[in-house]
Amino acid sequence: MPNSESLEISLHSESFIQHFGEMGSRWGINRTVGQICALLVVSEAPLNADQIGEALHISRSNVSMGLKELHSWNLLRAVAIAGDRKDYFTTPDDVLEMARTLIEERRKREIDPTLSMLRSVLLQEKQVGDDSYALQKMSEMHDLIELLVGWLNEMQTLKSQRLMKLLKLGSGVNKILDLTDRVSGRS
Amino acid sequence: MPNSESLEISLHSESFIQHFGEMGSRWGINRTVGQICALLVVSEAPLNADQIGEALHISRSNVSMGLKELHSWNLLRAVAIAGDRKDYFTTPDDVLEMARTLIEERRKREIDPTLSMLRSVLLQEKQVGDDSYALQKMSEMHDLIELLVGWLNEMQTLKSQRLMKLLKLGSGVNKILDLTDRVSGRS
DNA sequence: TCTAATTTTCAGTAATGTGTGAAATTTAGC
DNA sequence: GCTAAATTTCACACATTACTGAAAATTAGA
Repeated sequence: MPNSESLEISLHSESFIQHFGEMGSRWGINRTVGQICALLVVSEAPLNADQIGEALHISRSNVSMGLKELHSWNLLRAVAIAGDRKDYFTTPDDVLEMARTLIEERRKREIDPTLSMLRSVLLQEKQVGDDSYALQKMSEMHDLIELLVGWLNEMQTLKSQRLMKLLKLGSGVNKILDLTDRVSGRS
Repeated sequence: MPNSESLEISLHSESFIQHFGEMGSRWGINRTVGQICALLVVSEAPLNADQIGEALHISRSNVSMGLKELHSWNLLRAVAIAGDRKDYFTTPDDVLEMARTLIEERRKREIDPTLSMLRSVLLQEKQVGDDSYALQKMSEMHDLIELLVGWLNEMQTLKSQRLMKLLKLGSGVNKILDLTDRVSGRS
């Protein structure tokens, strides 16, 4: 009922949150969203909007917008706390799960639109004029992106355990590819 | 000696260039840089700064800054044209090569700094106060990023042919991982 | 259904990022 | 080393994005 106690942020967490703020712009989210995300990751207990605003020294309305954005990234979990009308938030516990979500969301925002554009351009009737070189390049790009997107999707279907294994394999992939060469008889 | 003829841009290329401009901000480069890159990709012949500026309707100084930025992404190739003092530019021919460069550069800008930050935080003496949960999360994140970065590096060492093969393999990776399970006897 | 707590929206403002022209610098040929 | 072409730098103007407080909307309990 009284205002929730204000948060203690350790110096370690402070650096972490600060960094996520600075990197936010490079990651295509803004500073505030990066900081909110970082704060929720390192907070064991879910936080309400007032606590977030106080911890980051930002206005309540800014918190609201930031949470909305974070929600659109599928990185926000709301939890109810008995006897408290406020909404409490956290991020998924599993960092690998978060990373996978992040990659999927970035794919949607950064790659899919380009794939669509290339598809529609390549489907159009050929215009007059010599743009065969340009069309060739767009076609190459389209095929590569399609391949990459398909591969990313396949990776998303792998269970975490499998994915970790693949990551740890590293250049051992080379041996595996050799193996498939021998099995299938292709180069 | 006279000004080089002005460029004809096909409608297809126009869409392509426009799209790269719009996506630029999402990709962490700006509109102009995206457009210059797109223009150079679809132009068979190398272009000089004036041609670029004219094609994109931007000032000469803006072209200069854009080229500088593109250079910092390792996506620019300068070629000399006999009998012309102007510098001519193009992008690498191979789109896969460009994609690999892009991924590497984004890793440097978007992932490496975070890895460094996490390392330095985790190396610091433990502060007083209970931030063990936060440290735990940072440690998990550090390990995951390290794994991912290592894996990306391994991929960069693969020859293009090999990389394409891996991409085409898709979730066929599952079968291969099964195979290694059986061979090595691990889960 | 009413009320008070909580959250969201939005118009205005602050902050950041982008583009330009003019001036400074560099470069290649003479 | 001089000169003119070419390129880069930079201060300022312009555009976009982010943040705030106030007001509107929503929600949960009485």
